[in-house]
Amino acid sequence: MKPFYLTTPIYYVNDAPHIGHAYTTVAGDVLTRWHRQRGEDVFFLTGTDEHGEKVMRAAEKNNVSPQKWCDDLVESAWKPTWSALNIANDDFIRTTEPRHEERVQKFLTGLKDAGHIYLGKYEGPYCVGCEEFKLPGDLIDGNCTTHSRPCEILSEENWFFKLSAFVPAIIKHYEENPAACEPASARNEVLAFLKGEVSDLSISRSTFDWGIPVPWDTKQVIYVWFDALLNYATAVGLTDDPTSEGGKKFAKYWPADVHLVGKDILRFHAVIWPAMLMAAGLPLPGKVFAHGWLLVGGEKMSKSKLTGIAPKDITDTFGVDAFRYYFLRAIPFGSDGSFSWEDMAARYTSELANDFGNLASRLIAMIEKYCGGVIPAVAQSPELSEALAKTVVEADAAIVALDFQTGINSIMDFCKKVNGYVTLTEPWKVAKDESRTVELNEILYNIAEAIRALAVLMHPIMPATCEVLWSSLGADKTLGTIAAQKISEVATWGQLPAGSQVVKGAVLFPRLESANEA
RNA sequence: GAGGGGGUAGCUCAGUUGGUUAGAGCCCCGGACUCAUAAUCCGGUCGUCGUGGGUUCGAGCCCCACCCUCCUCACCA
Repeated sequence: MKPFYLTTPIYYVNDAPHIGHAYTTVAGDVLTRWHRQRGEDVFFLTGTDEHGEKVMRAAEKNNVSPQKWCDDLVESAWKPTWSALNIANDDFIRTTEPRHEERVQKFLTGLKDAGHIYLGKYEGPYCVGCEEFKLPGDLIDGNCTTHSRPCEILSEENWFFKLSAFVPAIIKHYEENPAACEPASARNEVLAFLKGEVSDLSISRSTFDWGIPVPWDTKQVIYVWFDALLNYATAVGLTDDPTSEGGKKFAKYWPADVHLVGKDILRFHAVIWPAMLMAAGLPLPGKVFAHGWLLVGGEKMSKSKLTGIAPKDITDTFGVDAFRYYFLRAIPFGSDGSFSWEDMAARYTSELANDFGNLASRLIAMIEKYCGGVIPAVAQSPELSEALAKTVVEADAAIVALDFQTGINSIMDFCKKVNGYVTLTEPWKVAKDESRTVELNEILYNIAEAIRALAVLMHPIMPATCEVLWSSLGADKTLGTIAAQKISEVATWGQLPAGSQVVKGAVLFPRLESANEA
């Protein structure tokens, strides 16, 4: 079976990451962790996009070289953010790395040799003050908005990619494979665009030099998007000799199963990227999934405006796992969703502290109090085990389809059901009657077993917390690591062995101090 | 401007091919319980379903008009 290969966008390093970037990356991490627990071989790629005019300008502003600017930001901001969020990526690619640049050049040369690249003229409004080409949308009455003076229509010689030649094939691809671009609203927009007029793409720039040189015309650099998109393939060995290590890796992992993207960059991934691959005769990715925006106060988070919230602002209060949980639980993954501190606090308290964390606390306390801290004999509750089986089927189907909300929902429904079981069976009352010890033990075993399953199911979403819960059940000593637990087997009842030593630890999700009311 | 979503309880949202008293979670109120992070469980209050017309025996779901809001309309990561 082909390994499951998922990518996030490579993020543009003109600033530090905000929660919008983290949203995408966490989603990718949860999905790949889930696939790993299904027993699949997984490759999870993220990275940074470091070429282009904006990075160059940002570096100039700070009086450093573009390369140093990128190095600093990657090491001080991007990588630390991902490790703080417990992101388990298998690779981190930077577009300034030789492994990327060399392969991009080889790929481009290949396209040229195959006749897909030609020399053409790019013509557009050019502002002498800015020394750059403008987009029609950037102009007001033909004037540059920064210099308030008319632009000249200039043209420069650029290398063009015959994008238009692939349009019919791409349309056919999406019509025959609806799953290749999701959600449906995104696919419709892409198809609407494709059925309009699509012209060829200028893939080189000569007005600045921070980029990968066009191999046969080194006065020009490769257009940043053309460069950036290729990261998904260069990271796994694109263009390497099939017998080499890189070539074997490419054969093993390509094509990617899922490209996760924000809807702002959908078109690059759903139109340009497949055309590039078709031109090279390579298989297309299984799915491009465009998720929605995180809205803050009704407006979209912006990297250029200062509405960006750093993940740390949230994790300092709620913790990393609550951060990972919240966005996937609260927002349907293809839709926009508003972030608010109030909603986050409400969900944290109700769902994580009260429903999930407290369930663990009540079980551990009772096992300690009534069973001497040891898991009692294996028993089975048909009610709970059947509910669990149903939960696993639902959650697995939903999460594999990137419907995180439905998946987490069904897991949390099961959690609520277990709380109901505890209240209904009233083990604290049964414990007062010495003739009912067997019944008491059965009840407590069933709760423990249900929580064992909850820990496994929640592990991809909240790894650190679930590992703590796992070891407090004593399961690490008897069942192995939580990461090794298979989704396909999690519903098999009776796995937690009798005699496991339960350890009471810190509360999983401490109640929030009511200090931050304002 | 053109095309496409959406406007349903205080909040976030579900609502199949039109059909009896419009649902869920959260919040709030009441009860039960005490193993637990004053947590849990049960019950309850709350809605002119954006506005105005129309079709129909019957419309949140269909049609028309209008208002509001979000998105797309290419090379801006």
